[in-house]
Amino acid sequence: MARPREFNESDALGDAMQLFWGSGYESASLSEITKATGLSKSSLYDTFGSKHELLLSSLQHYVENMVEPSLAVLEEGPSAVGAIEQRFEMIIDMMTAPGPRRGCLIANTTLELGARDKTVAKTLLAAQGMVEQAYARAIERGQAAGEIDKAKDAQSLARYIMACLAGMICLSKSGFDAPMLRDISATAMQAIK
Amino acid sequence: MARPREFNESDALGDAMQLFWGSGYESASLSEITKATGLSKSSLYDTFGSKHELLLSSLQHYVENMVEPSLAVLEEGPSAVGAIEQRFEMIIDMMTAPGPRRGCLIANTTLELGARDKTVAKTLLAAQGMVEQAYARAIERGQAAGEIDKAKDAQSLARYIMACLAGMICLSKSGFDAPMLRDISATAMQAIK
DNA sequence: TTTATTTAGGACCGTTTAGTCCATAACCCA
DNA sequence: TGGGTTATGGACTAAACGGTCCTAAATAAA
Repeated sequence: MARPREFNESDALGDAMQLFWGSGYESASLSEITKATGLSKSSLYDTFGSKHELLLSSLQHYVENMVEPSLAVLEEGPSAVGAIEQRFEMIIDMMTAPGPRRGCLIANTTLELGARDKTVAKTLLAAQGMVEQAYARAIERGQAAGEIDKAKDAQSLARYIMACLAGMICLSKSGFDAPMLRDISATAMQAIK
Repeated sequence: MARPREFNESDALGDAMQLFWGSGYESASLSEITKATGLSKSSLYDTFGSKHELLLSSLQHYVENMVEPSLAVLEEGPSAVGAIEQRFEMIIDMMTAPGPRRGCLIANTTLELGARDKTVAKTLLAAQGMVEQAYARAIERGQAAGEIDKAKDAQSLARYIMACLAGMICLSKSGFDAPMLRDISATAMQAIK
């Protein structure tokens, strides 16, 4: 009973990513992983090597399929500030979507493993740096367009935005609803306009 | 070999709290707990009931010994805004103190278990609500003193502060140093002045 | 049809997990 | 000195953990 080439590696990776996202790394047992991906234990180890390597691949998958595409909006539209506001709104919608509050896989994994697992930390830092640069570029665009005070440091504002977003993600996990988060978002945006 | 009354229940609770704070709940094994507290397995179960109950007691201990005392500064001093700034500084110092970045036990536990464990979530929400009210009172004090725009909603600003703090705590766990966090703090404070 | 390849299933491994239980030993009090 | 109390260490359990490996089966290529 073998069905070669019937499974899709990227699909399985997506399933594993979803599981890690919702449950965390240690809490996601191998039996849950095989159930979620539909792969047998042997196929799983054959394809991904180990649970730890599967996490690394899942993080990569998350960055490529969830983070990078949604950062694209920062480069679009006439207004950089508007783009950043749109990004806030996107995240609020995502965080308060029906179903369990899963937060952000990068943030979750940072808090769970960041301090203990060096190879994971490296992946997480790379992702975080990429996000930071995307916001910094948007802010520079806003400064060039006269939307944002040129005296402010773009990198510094980018980090402020990340702090606000990370905080909102945390609070969404403790039950803050969309209006509460939009309220926070509105206050947060005052500091960069 | 029994030494009745030699152990101190509150000390043991403090030790367990420190372990959960640094390692998280699931990652802290019973053998690590007995090692950290100096209690035998039997004494541990006799005193605290179970690992889960020990977590609840540890959360309570954290609130009473770490959170509540440090919120006191919000009620002191002539300036409410100054008190809030001081609170930011306290947290930055704590988060960037030498040693592993442990973040905040409440935040860590919320992200690890908040969505899955109802009794834990209840404790966490109570703690969070208490913190929120403390900030809201400080803001009202600032509004009464003319430091903060009275048109702004105190509760809303309090939640904004919590988001900023939670975000800073998250970022401290991914390696942000004290100057970076102070930078964020300074930007964050602009929105409430 | 035969053969080589690739996958699945599941038995199995050693380790670790949270948790229970009990005989023993040290203390307190009379 | 002699109970009574109280905490201890360690043996023990059943289950779950991540991970390995081998057999069987289904496919693709010959």
